[in-house]
Amino acid sequence: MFDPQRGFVDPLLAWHERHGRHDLPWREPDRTPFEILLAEVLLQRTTAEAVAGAYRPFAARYPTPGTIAAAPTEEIEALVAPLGLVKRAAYLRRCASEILAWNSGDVPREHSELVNLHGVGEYTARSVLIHVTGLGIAAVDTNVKRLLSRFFGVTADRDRIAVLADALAPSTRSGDFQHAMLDFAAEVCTAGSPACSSCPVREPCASSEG
DNA sequence: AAGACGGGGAT
DNA sequence: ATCCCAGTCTT
Repeated sequence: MFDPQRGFVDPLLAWHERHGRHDLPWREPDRTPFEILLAEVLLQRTTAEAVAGAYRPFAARYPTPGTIAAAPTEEIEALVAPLGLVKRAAYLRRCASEILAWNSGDVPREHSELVNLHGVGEYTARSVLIHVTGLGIAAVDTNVKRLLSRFFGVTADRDRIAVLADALAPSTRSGDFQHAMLDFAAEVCTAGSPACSSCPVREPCASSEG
């Protein structure tokens, strides 16, 4: 009987300790909940490498909801422009205003409140919960969907994958596990030409190329 | 249930 | 030339 803890979760955590992208600026331990939320929005459909080059000035200029809510939209747009999806500038400004108006400037810690923020959907809300509160759940993005679909040999929509991902997520270290899945999918279990020959979970993987 | 948003890197 | 990227909002 396959044990997902020993056969998947533990190997991914071990891989992450050694090969994870530990230098990404939004993963620095003293990042505030709002700085984490900023990063998650900038990362929507955008490579971590691209966001890494734009994040520090962005977070430095808008460290709080108040600072970005008071900024001209065109100024925010200029900082988002190199990343594409420039509408996120307006989303962020409106989101910051909502956090000010509805929660006194504190990033909500409840899923139901997070998903009501403009520009915050299921993935971003879960990411904030994982990295801010340490809640033992997972967030399904394109990387996690691909990784779990391949490894478990299932063709399922995001909601079905999310049930599986939540079941795998450890009750502690859920942030490390989330990062492990993201980094592993981005560097080994890639969309095109996955590096199966050097994959630490090749043997149990349903889609292994041998 | 589709379409729009989007620049930049990889193939 | 085409695909892909820590998705979400709007028809």
